[in-house]
Amino acid sequence: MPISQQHDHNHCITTAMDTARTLCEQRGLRMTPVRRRVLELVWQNHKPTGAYDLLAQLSEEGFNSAPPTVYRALDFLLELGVVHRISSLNAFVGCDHPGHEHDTGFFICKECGNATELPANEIKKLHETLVKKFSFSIESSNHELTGLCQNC
Amino acid sequence: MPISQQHDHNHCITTAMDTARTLCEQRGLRMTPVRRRVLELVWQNHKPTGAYDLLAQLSEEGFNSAPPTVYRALDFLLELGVVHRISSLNAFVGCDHPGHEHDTGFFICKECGNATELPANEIKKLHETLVKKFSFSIESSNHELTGLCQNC
DNA sequence: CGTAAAATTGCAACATTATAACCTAAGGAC
DNA sequence: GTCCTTAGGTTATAATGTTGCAATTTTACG
Repeated sequence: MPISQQHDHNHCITTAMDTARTLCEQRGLRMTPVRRRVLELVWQNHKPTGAYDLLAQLSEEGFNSAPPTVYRALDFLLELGVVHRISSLNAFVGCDHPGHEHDTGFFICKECGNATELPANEIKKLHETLVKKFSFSIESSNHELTGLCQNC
Repeated sequence: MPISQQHDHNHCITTAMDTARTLCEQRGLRMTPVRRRVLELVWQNHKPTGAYDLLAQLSEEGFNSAPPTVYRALDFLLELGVVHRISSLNAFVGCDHPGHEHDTGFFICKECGNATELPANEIKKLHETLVKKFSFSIESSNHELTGLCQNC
């Protein structure tokens, strides 16, 4: 599911926010104003965003602007599974399909910067292949591919 | 090729150093004392090591101890392909099979900390599968799996 | 050789990313 | 309401990584 140039991004946002709200309700967790706003900011687009960028935006909007604020919100959202961390970029991006598994797999276009999530079943297949060949028990995994996307 | 508990690690080191020397000769690059020592330190074991850890060790041995020293050496070794960066750990580890391709794939044991390199052909197969399904041109990739290794 | 160009290193400062510690405030259960 | 738990505010600091420039070493070449 590559990100087309003129997809309805408002739909991405509302879906993401709805899902997050539902997950919170299910687990008895609180979607507070800072958390909600950080999630919205992460979902502004499909480009991974740095914590300090988010912090600057929060600050402009009158939120508290100290690092722990945004890191705590991000930790919460990561734990909830609605955000992923791209460690090669030190940046964060919204999760397409939360609530299922927590492996991180992205294709990151070096031209437009968009990060497209890899399908969970491909990652699962890779795991199965590797487990068969090597005696490792895989607990989590993180895959970051870079190159050019369809549009670029 | 999991790392057995009593493998001949001296062999790992000498092989790595020899390979690096050869690659330098082939490409007309210089294996200077700092670079050589950083590579040896990275190869002390199979656990990814942080830049500042390396720096502290260099410092104890009388080398210059400012950050650029170690980062420059690491950049050189990364470029040469004899070291990989594990971005989820902000750490560096020696490369098993330099000179071929530069994708990074590791299995990292959360118990013993050893990082075992994934075989290049598995990564290539994953690329092929993904390219077939999605229209991305993959330029480089980075795969970091965590869990328990055979010994742990 | 001897000199000029290129590569490497030394050094100081700084930038970016992330966490610790401690306290206050808000929300929910009873 | 009171207590307890969770969340947020605040300050400081840790950990990781970079820039810019001067000094030195190495190499190339006449």
